[in-house]
Amino acid sequence: MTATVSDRLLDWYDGHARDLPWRARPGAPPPDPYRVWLSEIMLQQTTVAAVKPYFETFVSRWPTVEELAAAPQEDIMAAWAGLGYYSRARNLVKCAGEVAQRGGFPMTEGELRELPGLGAYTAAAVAAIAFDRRAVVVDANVERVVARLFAIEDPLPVARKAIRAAAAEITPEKRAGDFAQAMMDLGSGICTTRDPKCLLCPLSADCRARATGDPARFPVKAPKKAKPVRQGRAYWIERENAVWLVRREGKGMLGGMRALPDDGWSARGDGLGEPPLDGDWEGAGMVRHTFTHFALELSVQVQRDATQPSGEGEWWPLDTLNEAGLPTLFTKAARLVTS
DNA sequence: AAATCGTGGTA
DNA sequence: TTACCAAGATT
Repeated sequence: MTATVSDRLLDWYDGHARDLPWRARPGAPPPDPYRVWLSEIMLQQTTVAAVKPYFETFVSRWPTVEELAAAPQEDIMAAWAGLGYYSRARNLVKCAGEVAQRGGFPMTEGELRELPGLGAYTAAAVAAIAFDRRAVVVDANVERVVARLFAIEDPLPVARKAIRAAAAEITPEKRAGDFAQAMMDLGSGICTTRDPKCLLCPLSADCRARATGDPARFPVKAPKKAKPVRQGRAYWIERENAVWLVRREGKGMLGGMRALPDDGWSARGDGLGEPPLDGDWEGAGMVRHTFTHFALELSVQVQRDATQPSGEGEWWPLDTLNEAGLPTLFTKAARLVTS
């Protein structure tokens, strides 16, 4: 018997696995599918350090998927505030409802893939980690590790098919969940984007990128577009130690979240919408905030002793503003006005 | 299928 | 300060 790449990786994992709140020990029975699912959704494009406090809050407040499904959507959205990519929270609510309705999580990758918020990666990850099903789990870590192991020269995203095929080649039939998590731990701690620590890597002898002498060159990536800068305004409307908050509509930018009223910068791109209230506005300063595909310069306009704007909204007491569940952009604006 | 969708950490 | 980027999904 010749040891394979997966054998070497799993041996390494047995001694070096990270201890994470949602994770079982290597070789141990799989953890609660609810915790696996919740952690995987939170971890999409999000660092472990950022997820940890949110995960603890969610599982202590809603210990089961049934309890999460029974919670008001606005409570869940507020609890998600600050974590970003709020469509995940909207889909979390939908998914919890479907799962509670059908009496638990499905166990196969194909059925998991049909749930809201679970794409190719997350469906495979939950199948492997929570149900010990053999699945090819490809996230950004796996892409990097595989691109280096096989020295794949095609740039991302063109190389995705080849990387997936190569990942399938080294994915074992047994311990698929441990293998997936081992690949991610390796990518996170050893086979890092910059300055990979090849001397500590259990796969260094298998790695064609290392043989080239410049493993950090992989994966090759297509150049990125520059981010445009947009301008916009937000309105701080205050009255009797309370501020007027609205709820953003729909599925777009910050959709479903509480917010300050604005001039339409997210919809129109150029702002230029009408203020939500007549009267004189005082400039409180500028907030700079960078989103995924553009940067925003948000001018914050203030009116105190204001009358109530027309349309839907609520007066929110200033002393409990941290419980309003504002996205970080508006938390910055509030800090500008109140400090 | 290219564009859209947050945030905080790191170099 | 800027630039990059992290357990991607959706349309």
